[in-house]
Amino acid sequence: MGKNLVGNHIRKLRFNHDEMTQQQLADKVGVTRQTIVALEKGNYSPSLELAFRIAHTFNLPLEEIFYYGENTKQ
Amino acid sequence: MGKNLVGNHIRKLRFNHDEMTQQQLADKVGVTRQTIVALEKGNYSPSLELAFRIAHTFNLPLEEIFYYGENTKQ
DNA sequence: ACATAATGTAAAATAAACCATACATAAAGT
DNA sequence: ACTTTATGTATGGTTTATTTTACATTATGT
Repeated sequence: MGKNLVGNHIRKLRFNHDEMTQQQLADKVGVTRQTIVALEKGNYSPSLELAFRIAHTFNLPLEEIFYYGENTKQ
Repeated sequence: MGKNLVGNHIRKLRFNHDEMTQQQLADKVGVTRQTIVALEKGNYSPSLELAFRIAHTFNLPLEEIFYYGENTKQ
Protein backbone atom coordinates (compact mmCIF):
# COMPACT_ATOMS: atom_id res chain seq x y z
CA MET A 1 0.00 0.00 0.00
CA GLY A 2 3.01 2.22 0.31
CA LYS A 3 2.41 4.38 3.39
CA ASN A 4 0.74 7.66 2.70
CA LEU A 5 2.60 10.52 4.34
CA VAL A 6 0.16 13.29 3.54
CA GLY A 7 -2.72 14.16 5.84
CA ASN A 8 -5.54 16.66 5.48
CA HIS A 9 -8.34 18.53 7.24
CA ILE A 10 -10.99 17.93 4.62
CA ARG A 11 -13.57 16.40 6.92
CA LYS A 12 -13.35 19.23 9.45
CA LEU A 13 -13.53 21.81 6.68
CA ARG A 14 -16.65 20.28 5.16
CA PHE A 15 -18.55 20.84 8.37
CA ASN A 16 -17.26 24.40 8.70
CA HIS A 17 -18.51 25.21 5.24
CA ASP A 18 -22.26 25.15 5.37
CA GLU A 19 -22.24 21.49 6.41
CA MET A 20 -21.07 20.57 2.96
CA THR A 21 -21.68 16.95 2.10
CA GLN A 22 -19.15 14.51 0.61
CA GLN A 23 -21.14 14.44 -2.60
CA GLN A 24 -21.31 18.24 -2.83
CA LEU A 25 -17.58 18.59 -2.37
CA ALA A 26 -16.96 15.84 -4.91
CA ASP A 27 -19.15 17.66 -7.44
CA LYS A 28 -17.45 21.00 -6.82
CA VAL A 29 -13.97 19.65 -7.40
CA GLY A 30 -14.97 17.25 -10.15
CA VAL A 31 -14.32 13.82 -8.67
CA THR A 32 -16.51 11.04 -7.36
CA ARG A 33 -17.63 10.71 -3.78
CA GLN A 34 -15.40 7.66 -3.39
CA THR A 35 -12.36 9.84 -3.94
CA ILE A 36 -13.42 12.17 -1.12
CA VAL A 37 -14.06 9.19 1.14
CA ALA A 38 -10.60 7.79 0.38
CA LEU A 39 -8.93 11.14 1.03
CA GLU A 40 -10.73 11.65 4.34
CA LYS A 41 -9.73 8.15 5.38
CA GLY A 42 -6.15 8.91 4.39
CA ASN A 43 -5.99 5.97 2.00
CA TYR A 44 -3.79 7.91 -0.37
CA SER A 45 -2.71 11.45 -1.17
CA PRO A 46 -4.42 13.27 -4.02
CA SER A 47 -2.85 14.54 -7.19
CA LEU A 48 -1.48 18.06 -6.84
CA GLU A 49 -4.13 19.23 -9.25
CA LEU A 50 -6.96 17.90 -7.11
CA ALA A 51 -5.33 19.33 -3.99
CA PHE A 52 -5.36 22.77 -5.62
CA ARG A 53 -9.02 22.48 -6.54
CA ILE A 54 -9.99 21.46 -3.03
CA ALA A 55 -8.00 24.34 -1.56
CA HIS A 56 -9.71 26.71 -3.96
CA THR A 57 -13.14 25.41 -2.97
CA PHE A 58 -12.46 26.16 0.70
CA ASN A 59 -10.75 29.46 -0.13
CA LEU A 60 -7.67 28.40 1.77
CA PRO A 61 -3.99 28.05 0.92
CA LEU A 62 -3.19 24.46 0.04
CA GLU A 63 -0.86 24.02 2.97
CA GLU A 64 -3.57 24.86 5.49
CA ILE A 65 -5.51 21.83 4.30
CA PHE A 66 -2.79 19.34 3.46
CA TYR A 67 0.30 18.66 5.49
CA TYR A 68 3.31 16.42 5.14
CA GLY A 69 4.91 14.54 7.98
CA GLU A 70 5.39 11.44 10.08
CA ASN A 71 2.24 12.09 12.06
CA THR A 72 -0.52 11.66 9.53
CA LYS A 73 -2.96 12.99 12.11
CA GLN A 74 -2.16 16.56 13.06
CA MET B 1 -2.92 12.71 -21.95
CA GLY B 2 -5.47 14.74 -20.06
CA LYS B 3 -4.30 18.38 -20.06
CA ASN B 4 -2.06 19.27 -17.16
CA LEU B 5 -3.17 22.46 -15.44
CA VAL B 6 -0.36 22.74 -12.94
CA GLY B 7 2.87 24.59 -13.71
CA ASN B 8 6.05 25.00 -11.71
CA HIS B 9 9.31 26.88 -11.34
CA ILE B 10 11.52 23.87 -10.77
CA ARG B 11 13.96 24.59 -13.56
CA LYS B 12 14.56 28.16 -12.44
CA LEU B 13 14.95 27.06 -8.84
CA ARG B 14 17.53 24.43 -9.68
CA PHE B 15 19.83 27.09 -11.07
CA ASN B 16 19.28 29.36 -8.10
CA HIS B 17 20.33 26.59 -5.78
CA ASP B 18 23.99 26.00 -6.35
CA GLU B 19 23.37 25.03 -9.98
CA MET B 20 21.69 21.88 -8.81
CA THR B 21 21.48 19.25 -11.52
CA GLN B 22 18.40 17.24 -12.51
CA GLN B 23 20.03 14.13 -11.13
CA GLN B 24 20.88 15.79 -7.83
CA LEU B 25 17.35 17.03 -7.34
CA ALA B 26 15.99 13.62 -8.28
CA ASP B 27 18.20 11.97 -5.67
CA LYS B 28 17.24 14.46 -2.97
CA VAL B 29 13.53 13.94 -3.43
CA GLY B 30 13.77 10.25 -4.15
CA VAL B 31 12.63 9.93 -7.75
CA THR B 32 14.38 9.25 -11.04
CA ARG B 33 15.77 11.92 -13.31
CA GLN B 34 13.04 11.12 -15.83
CA THR B 35 10.44 12.30 -13.36
CA ILE B 36 12.19 15.66 -12.97
CA VAL B 37 12.49 16.00 -16.73
CA ALA B 38 8.78 15.29 -17.13
CA LEU B 39 7.86 17.82 -14.44
CA GLU B 40 10.04 20.57 -15.93
CA LYS B 41 8.50 19.91 -19.31
CA GLY B 42 5.05 20.07 -17.77
CA ASN B 43 4.12 16.63 -19.00
CA TYR B 44 2.13 16.00 -15.86
CA SER B 45 1.68 17.30 -12.36
CA PRO B 46 3.37 15.47 -9.51
CA SER B 47 1.71 13.70 -6.64
CA LEU B 48 1.07 15.98 -3.69
CA GLU B 49 3.62 13.99 -1.73
CA LEU B 50 6.36 14.63 -4.27
CA ALA B 51 5.38 18.28 -4.51
CA PHE B 52 5.87 18.60 -0.76
CA ARG B 53 9.29 16.96 -0.91
CA ILE B 54 10.41 19.28 -3.70
CA ALA B 55 9.18 22.32 -1.80
CA HIS B 56 11.03 21.12 1.27
CA THR B 57 14.23 20.69 -0.73
CA PHE B 58 14.09 24.30 -1.91
CA ASN B 59 12.97 25.56 1.49
CA LEU B 60 9.96 27.23 -0.05
CA PRO B 61 6.21 27.01 0.49
CA LEU B 62 4.65 24.64 -2.01
CA GLU B 63 2.61 27.36 -3.65
CA GLU B 64 5.68 29.39 -4.53
CA ILE B 65 6.87 26.53 -6.71
CA PHE B 66 3.65 25.10 -8.08
CA TYR B 67 0.72 27.09 -9.38
CA TYR B 68 -2.68 26.23 -10.76
CA GLY B 69 -4.30 28.03 -13.66
CA GLU B 70 -5.20 28.34 -17.30
CA ASN B 71 -1.79 29.78 -18.13
CA THR B 72 0.59 26.93 -17.51
CA LYS B 73 3.47 29.38 -17.97
CA GLN B 74 3.49 32.08 -15.35
C1' DA C 1 -43.71 1.27 8.45
C1' DC C 2 -41.71 3.46 4.55
C1' DA C 3 -38.76 6.61 1.95
C1' DT C 4 -34.82 9.47 1.55
C1' DA C 5 -30.24 11.30 2.41
C1' DA C 6 -25.52 10.84 4.16
C1' DT C 7 -22.00 7.87 5.05
C1' DG C 8 -19.08 3.34 5.18
C1' DT C 9 -17.06 -0.32 2.69
C1' DA C 10 -15.41 -3.18 -1.05
C1' DA C 11 -13.75 -4.84 -5.52
C1' DA C 12 -12.72 -4.62 -10.45
C1' DA C 13 -11.40 -1.51 -14.19
C1' DT C 14 -9.16 2.59 -16.14
C1' DA C 15 -6.04 6.55 -16.10
C1' DA C 16 -2.18 8.88 -14.60
C1' DA C 17 2.28 9.06 -12.17
C1' DC C 18 6.62 7.09 -11.88
C1' DC C 19 10.48 3.67 -12.99
C1' DA C 20 13.97 1.39 -15.82
C1' DT C 21 16.52 1.32 -19.66
C1' DA C 22 18.42 2.98 -23.65
C1' DC C 23 20.29 6.02 -27.02
C1' DA C 24 21.34 10.75 -28.81
C1' DT C 25 23.33 15.48 -28.51
C1' DA C 26 25.90 19.33 -27.03
C1' DA C 27 29.27 21.52 -24.06
C1' DA C 28 33.59 21.41 -21.30
C1' DG C 29 37.90 19.64 -20.00
C1' DT C 30 42.15 16.96 -20.90
C1' DA D 1 40.31 13.15 -30.69
C1' DC D 2 38.58 11.39 -26.47
C1' DT D 3 35.96 11.35 -22.13
C1' DT D 4 32.76 13.08 -19.05
C1' DT D 5 28.66 15.52 -17.63
C1' DA D 6 24.14 17.45 -18.22
C1' DT D 7 20.26 17.24 -20.79
C1' DG D 8 16.56 15.58 -24.33
C1' DT D 9 13.70 12.01 -25.99
C1' DA D 10 11.35 7.55 -26.35
C1' DT D 11 9.17 3.25 -24.94
C1' DG D 12 7.42 -0.51 -22.07
C1' DG D 13 6.41 -1.79 -17.42
C1' DT D 14 4.83 -1.17 -12.48
C1' DT D 15 2.41 1.35 -8.99
C1' DT D 16 -0.90 4.51 -7.32
C1' DA D 17 -4.95 7.58 -7.91
C1' DT D 18 -9.47 7.69 -9.44
C1' DT D 19 -13.84 5.77 -11.44
C1' DT D 20 -17.73 2.81 -11.55
C1' DT D 21 -20.85 0.00 -9.49
C1' DA D 22 -22.92 -2.01 -5.77
C1' DC D 23 -24.66 -2.94 -1.23
C1' DA D 24 -25.04 -1.99 4.00
C1' DT D 25 -26.02 1.21 7.89
C1' DT D 26 -27.73 4.97 10.41
C1' DA D 27 -30.52 8.94 11.04
C1' DT D 28 -34.55 11.95 9.66
C1' DG D 29 -38.94 12.96 7.95
C1' DT D 30 -43.69 11.60 6.63
